[in-house]
Amino acid sequence: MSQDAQADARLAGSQAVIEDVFARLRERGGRATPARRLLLAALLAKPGHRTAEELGAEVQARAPDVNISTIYRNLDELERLRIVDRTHLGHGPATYHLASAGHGHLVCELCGSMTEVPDELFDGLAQAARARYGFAVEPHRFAVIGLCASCQ
Amino acid sequence: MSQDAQADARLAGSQAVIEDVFARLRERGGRATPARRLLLAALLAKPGHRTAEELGAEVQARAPDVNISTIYRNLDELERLRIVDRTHLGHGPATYHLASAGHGHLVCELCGSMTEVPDELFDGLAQAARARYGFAVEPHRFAVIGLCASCQ
DNA sequence: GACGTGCTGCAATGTTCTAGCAATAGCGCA
DNA sequence: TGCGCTATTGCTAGAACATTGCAGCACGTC
Repeated sequence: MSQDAQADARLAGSQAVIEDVFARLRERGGRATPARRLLLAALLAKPGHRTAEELGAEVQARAPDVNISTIYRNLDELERLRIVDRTHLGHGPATYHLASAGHGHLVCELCGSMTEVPDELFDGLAQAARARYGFAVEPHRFAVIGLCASCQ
Repeated sequence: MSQDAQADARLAGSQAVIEDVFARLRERGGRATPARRLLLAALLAKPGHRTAEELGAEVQARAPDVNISTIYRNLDELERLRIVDRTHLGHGPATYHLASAGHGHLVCELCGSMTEVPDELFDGLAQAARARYGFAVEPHRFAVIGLCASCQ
């Protein structure tokens, strides 16, 4: 598949996902608005973690008068619907990404670099937390702080 | 041992710890000030996590003119000396506690309750992170987010 | 097409933390 | 003990991130 065809396929898939999210919003009495469409498009356009500020900039590139408070409110709403995950990576602002991309985060406390790691890495911790405390770990919702290989 | 005798013993131990910290400060050209003494006393007086604001209030109960910015600066310094750990428990302000109490944190994303857990719980994660990514996990520096038994 | 209400933009506000600067006060040394 | 260097402090301003209140707009149902 060519690069263009891939991009086309992703775009088509994104449209389907956006309509699906809107269907879920309408079920709860919510509405489909241009600001929400653009925010979802920005989230779907590329993977990875972005701050509310960054997502706001991407939305504003297409619709300059969408306010940052609308971004925050809609990210809250999407988090409530479990469509996006909000993660605090140590210091600094929270980052958001699609909930579908299940993974954890290793963040170096010195250089700040972030490594995405598969969920399996947390299996032992999750089992022990459940067995001993009845606690259900959500690996994609927090950052594991420590020292990366090069900073040690 | 009576309650009073326990309190006395803890107080005496605290004094020793404070003098020890001051010795380490002086080694680096640092100084022993009343604000630092009170902050350390507050940290040692009871275990557990407190925010800079809470520690500031405890210090100000004894010395009302100690400014909150002094608290922040001294907490930074104590963190650099590895005497306290700073932990971000999900949302909200950072919390501080003595580094000696090695443990991790399970924080419920719904009710916000926090459970302290022994470091061993992180052994599997720590070993996997080291083996696969050369990453050294510091379990006491972050919060594990998830759902507590009663919120599930 | 009209109506109810969910959503938005805007501005103000809140919270947590940091920076700059002049004044103060530890601590080593004579 | 007194002196001088400079680490530390209080104060104020402000940065960074996020939330809130409100009036008006517009989505979606009837």
